[in-house]
Amino acid sequence: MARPLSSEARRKMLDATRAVIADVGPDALTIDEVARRSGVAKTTIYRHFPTTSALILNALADVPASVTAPGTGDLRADLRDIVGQFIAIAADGTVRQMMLHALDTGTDDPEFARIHTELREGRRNPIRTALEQARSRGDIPVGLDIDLAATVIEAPFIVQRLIADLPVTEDDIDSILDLLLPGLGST
Amino acid sequence: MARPLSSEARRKMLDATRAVIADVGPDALTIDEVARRSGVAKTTIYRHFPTTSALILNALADVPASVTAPGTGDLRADLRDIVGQFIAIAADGTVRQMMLHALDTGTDDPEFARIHTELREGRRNPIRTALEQARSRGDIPVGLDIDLAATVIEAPFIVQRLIADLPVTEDDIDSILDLLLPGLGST
DNA sequence: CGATTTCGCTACGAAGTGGTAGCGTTTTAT
DNA sequence: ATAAAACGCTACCACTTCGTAGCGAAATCG
Repeated sequence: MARPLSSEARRKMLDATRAVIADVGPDALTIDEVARRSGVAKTTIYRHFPTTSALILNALADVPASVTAPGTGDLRADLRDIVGQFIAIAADGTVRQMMLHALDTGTDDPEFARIHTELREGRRNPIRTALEQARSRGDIPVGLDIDLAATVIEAPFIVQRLIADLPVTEDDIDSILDLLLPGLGST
Repeated sequence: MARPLSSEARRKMLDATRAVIADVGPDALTIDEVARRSGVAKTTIYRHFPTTSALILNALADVPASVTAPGTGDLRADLRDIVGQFIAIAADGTVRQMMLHALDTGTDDPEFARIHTELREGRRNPIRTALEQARSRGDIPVGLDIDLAATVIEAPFIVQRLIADLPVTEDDIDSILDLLLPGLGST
């Protein structure tokens, strides 16, 4: 990871990577094409990223992953806000493609593991925080498994967007939360 | 799809495809390697499957997708049975790899769309049936959105297995159903 | 302003892979 | 038994793509 901090070339490369992915998909991406589009020399790309997987992985890690914790006093409002932010990010088809490609190719790559858990925690942490706050307020039972609840909450949206490739509307968020919240023992 | 019905070669090819995937992954799969392992000539493979994607796709479609509808009188028991069957199928790592690869490469392939919805319906139909039976019995409210409920039910397991790459135990099934069933208005 | 780093450019090698032609051999229909 | 379909085999070509060498230009640092 020899990354010169003041590198404008890095930004150009990652942007061009996303552009190429949007056009031909992650599998058909080649270094030459990224070089052509970005105006960055092929050798420079290799100086930054040893392999194409690293390039795509870093383009994925480049998307904003963290969301602002809402902290209204209401669990439902908090979750709707959090999910809404992620849906907005994942609405970009390129993000979906990069994630799928990373999942497909990254099983044993250590750098993939790092970025994968980073994204995963970025999703789950705000949900966990909202749940813990609700627990402090007594809105959900003390015995509730926070981790499991976070999984159950995030899962429908991930499946809808990533697997089924369907858009998720604001109404979808409400409907799904309607189904889930009673199971958490919420008010 | 000129497929000779009585072809033993077809079986050999698909088996070898899975074997190769298990070894090197779907991306590194080559026709030559499948030919070598299966003992089937390379030309024969091309006669059956025009491209490597088609080969992998058919290997994926070859896994048993349908499950037996249980039809006990209890929604929870039905769901546990259904989910258990799918978990057993998805426990094979090769199945996971093929699914991810298909998702990664198949956005615009029409044959992918067919197999994708086929698998999807194979998962959702038994769940829907169980829900409809429960509704007939009056165990869940009439106004419940069956499709949405099916999504919410299948999603945690898909995420756990496909995205997080974690095994799903029998206890996990129970815990997740514990969280979900009250939301469906179940008894 | 000198020194170091970063970047651009042009080729080039090399290897793998896809995909096919042509022809002989085996199996399956009927 | 005879026609037809399916399979095996051996090359072979074309093409893409990776990855690097080598050297000069430009920016940045101190």
